[in-house]
Amino acid sequence: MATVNSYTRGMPTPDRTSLDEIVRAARELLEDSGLASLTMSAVAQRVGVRAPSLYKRVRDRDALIQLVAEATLSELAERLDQGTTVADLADEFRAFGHERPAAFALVMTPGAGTPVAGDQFRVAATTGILRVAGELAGQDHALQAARTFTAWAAGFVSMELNGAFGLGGSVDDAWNFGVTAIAAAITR
Amino acid sequence: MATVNSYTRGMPTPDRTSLDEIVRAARELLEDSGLASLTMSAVAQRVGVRAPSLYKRVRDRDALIQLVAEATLSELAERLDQGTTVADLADEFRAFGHERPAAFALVMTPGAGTPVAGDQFRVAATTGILRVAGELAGQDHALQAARTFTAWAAGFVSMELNGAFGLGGSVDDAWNFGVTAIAAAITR
DNA sequence: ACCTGAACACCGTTCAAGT
DNA sequence: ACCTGAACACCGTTCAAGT
Repeated sequence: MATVNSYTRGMPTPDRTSLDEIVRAARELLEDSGLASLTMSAVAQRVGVRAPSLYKRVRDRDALIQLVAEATLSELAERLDQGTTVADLADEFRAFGHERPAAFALVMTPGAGTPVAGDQFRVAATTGILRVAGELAGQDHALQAARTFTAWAAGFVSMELNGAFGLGGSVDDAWNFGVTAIAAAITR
Repeated sequence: MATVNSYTRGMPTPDRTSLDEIVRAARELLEDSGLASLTMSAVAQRVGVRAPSLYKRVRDRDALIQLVAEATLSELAERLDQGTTVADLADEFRAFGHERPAAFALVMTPGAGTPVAGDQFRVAATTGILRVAGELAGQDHALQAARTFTAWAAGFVSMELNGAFGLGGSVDDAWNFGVTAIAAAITR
């Protein structure tokens, strides 16, 4: 009995959760019901503790949201690192937005006051794009070309996820039109 | 006395505020301190009543935010209607984002759960772009061209406002590079 | 050392009571 | 008819007290 209930000897209670589990729960909650529903209570309930216990592992709610943003960017970076053409990158980028719309919005268009990922995570998510942009536009214009591509892709998918394409017409056609246009525009 | 304090005869109290004034206060608050600070209490204080009184004029906080979004889009539409070239539209669009960053973010990249403007307001903000896009790309590709332009411009300014261009290099140069690239790309 | 209930300062919103 | 204080159900966060 004493070996199980170790607190009977005044020893520390065994951990009932972990930072990893908390971030995972937060990411699920974000995708399932949006940033507003990502409350400390909801996260705590999901991992099986009370809200105040979370403060042993994260500084506050903003810090938790930042961890979610950084985990999201790491995943995106990994996926974009595979791409070798503009079309590859574009499709991978868009697919990610469709799979994780809330996380995508969190990292690409955080509202004012929403915490953002550290610089290194944002840089990491752009290296794949920068590589391909450099090949097409030349090293002198790599950064500008990468920014043109990223702005277009992020803008397009954000608008799409926000239902901003309400005028009819095929969104897929507009996407392919854009991919072709951007690729041509940034190719030296 | 009775003519001044009309309530002494059981008559309605004179209005102490108006919907217009409330929306104006909300827009100021949004721009001054962000969406999170746009609370019913703060708006009420700004117009000189108590929070519960606001519910006589707006259904709830979301409805008020939607009114702010719609007022913002009306103003943007008016400004874009003047433009005759891609560069005109692009610069006007970007200038608007710089002048009203919080309102710009609210309408271009509302977070999940954030109320959005009615369709007619979003359509109105695209007519100027659609007109110029049609002239350049031909009517058959007007919609796709407009979407390519809008996605790029919205994405670029959003990234800029979010400080996503941290890699160095001139942001203005990247903007001009993009304007030229997009204009060429959508010109038939 | 981790976890908890209680407490505090905030929210948005409702509603009976004032004028 | 409009406005208000009081109340309710929520938040995030702190902290003393438990184990």
